[in-house]
Amino acid sequence: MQPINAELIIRNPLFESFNPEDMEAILKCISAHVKKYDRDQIIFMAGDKIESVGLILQGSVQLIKEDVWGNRNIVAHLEQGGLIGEALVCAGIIESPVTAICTENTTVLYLNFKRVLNFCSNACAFHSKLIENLLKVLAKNSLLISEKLDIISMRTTREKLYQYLLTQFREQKKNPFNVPLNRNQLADYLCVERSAMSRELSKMKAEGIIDYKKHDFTLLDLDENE
Amino acid sequence: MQPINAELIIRNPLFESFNPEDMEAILKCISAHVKKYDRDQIIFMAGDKIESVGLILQGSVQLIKEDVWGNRNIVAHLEQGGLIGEALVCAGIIESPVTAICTENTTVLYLNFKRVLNFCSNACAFHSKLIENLLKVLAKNSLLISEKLDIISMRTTREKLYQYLLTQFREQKKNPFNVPLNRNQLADYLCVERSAMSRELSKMKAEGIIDYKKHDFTLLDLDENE
DNA sequence: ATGAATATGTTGCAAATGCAACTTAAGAGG
DNA sequence: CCTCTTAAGTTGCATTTGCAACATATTCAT
Repeated sequence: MQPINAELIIRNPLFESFNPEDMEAILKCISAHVKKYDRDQIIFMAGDKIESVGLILQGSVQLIKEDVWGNRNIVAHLEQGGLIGEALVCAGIIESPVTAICTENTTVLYLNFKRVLNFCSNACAFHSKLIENLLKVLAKNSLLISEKLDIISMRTTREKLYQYLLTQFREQKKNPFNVPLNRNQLADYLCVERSAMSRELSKMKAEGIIDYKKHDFTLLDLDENE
Repeated sequence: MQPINAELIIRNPLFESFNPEDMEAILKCISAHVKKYDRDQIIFMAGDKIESVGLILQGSVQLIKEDVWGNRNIVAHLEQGGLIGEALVCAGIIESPVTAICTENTTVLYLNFKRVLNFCSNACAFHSKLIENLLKVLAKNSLLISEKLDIISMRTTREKLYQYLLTQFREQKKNPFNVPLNRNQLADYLCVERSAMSRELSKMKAEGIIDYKKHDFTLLDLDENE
């Protein structure tokens, strides 16, 4: 087993209000172990069995889905601190509906929560606290999903783009901000056609609504109250 | 306080594996109380403060959102047994991002989970079990949201319709099945224009892909393995 | 530096969609 | 039974989008 950087882990909301000195015992209790992946490597495919929750220690992972027509839908783009499969494991769903793929070299910490969830919560003093934290994480995540829902519920490509950029701006709290997806991925995330999106981006730039260069975007028409 | 039909409540996953005879104490502990609403009555508006979780005892509720352009987005259509605001309360979010409106005469049981979530879990013997159940409910719900995500991620109106109908069919497990939304609401749910949707429905009927009359829909091209 | 691979932008065209206005059907209430 | 209201379907037209093919720019390995 590789040594685990406890510093990074304890900052995760999952382990909020845990004692640093207890972490070793906790991690052992949930059979924590680290695994490294290369860029473009697939962590698991849609349909694979999911047994443990993954916590991204380093790198980034995308959850994607492809429909019968071959359209690729990027369900989520997760970065350091992000959790993989927590809803599935908690809901007791075995087969993953999504494929998880690394978009860069990535380190994942696997946590086996089955024991925490299925056996008596008092078996280990940390269990009940862990479950409470898990509850909060799940609740926040379900609100995060509805953020994506807000974006792709927009009717036009322009509205989707704008909503996406606004969300990024609000999360990063700075105006020239960074878009972690390339154009192709952004189109897949927004569920639109890449070239149509590119056309719309150009138009919005021409109209002075936004500016961008590569991955750096600027919103030019923000109210002063934003 | 109105008398509460404990039969209906105990069947909810939230109270799974609770003793019927304990229910009275539990409900008291979480200040359970019933409220009735008329058809079209608004339970709360987007921006209102949410303090407790609502369990639909009877009737149906829609969660809707309207954007700056006035487009209405039906985020969810909840029926008997559905929960309102559970993710918000668990995540500690106060202001609701959605408006909740009754689509028929509706009875809601309000549960004050703040005590369960914020104070010591051992204060009441039921707390930890309740939190565990809550965990499962949240996890399942977050998977339900991604079901809607699957639907509106489809690129065309036809694909969205088909995906929606397939989902309904799978849930109801019968082939002429019932669509709980009227055409206007369905269009809002799918985030498309009503008349365009109507046009597409007609085409799909003409092509022998589906059949429908009012709220009864039939999928005509199912594989035998569905 | 060079060439290949990949990412991004552009554009014509056909198809899909939104919008508006209208027709038809269904349901509610007297 | 009739009338009013609401829901659903239809259609022409302008706009948007997807698709395909291509042009340009960037990145990366050698």
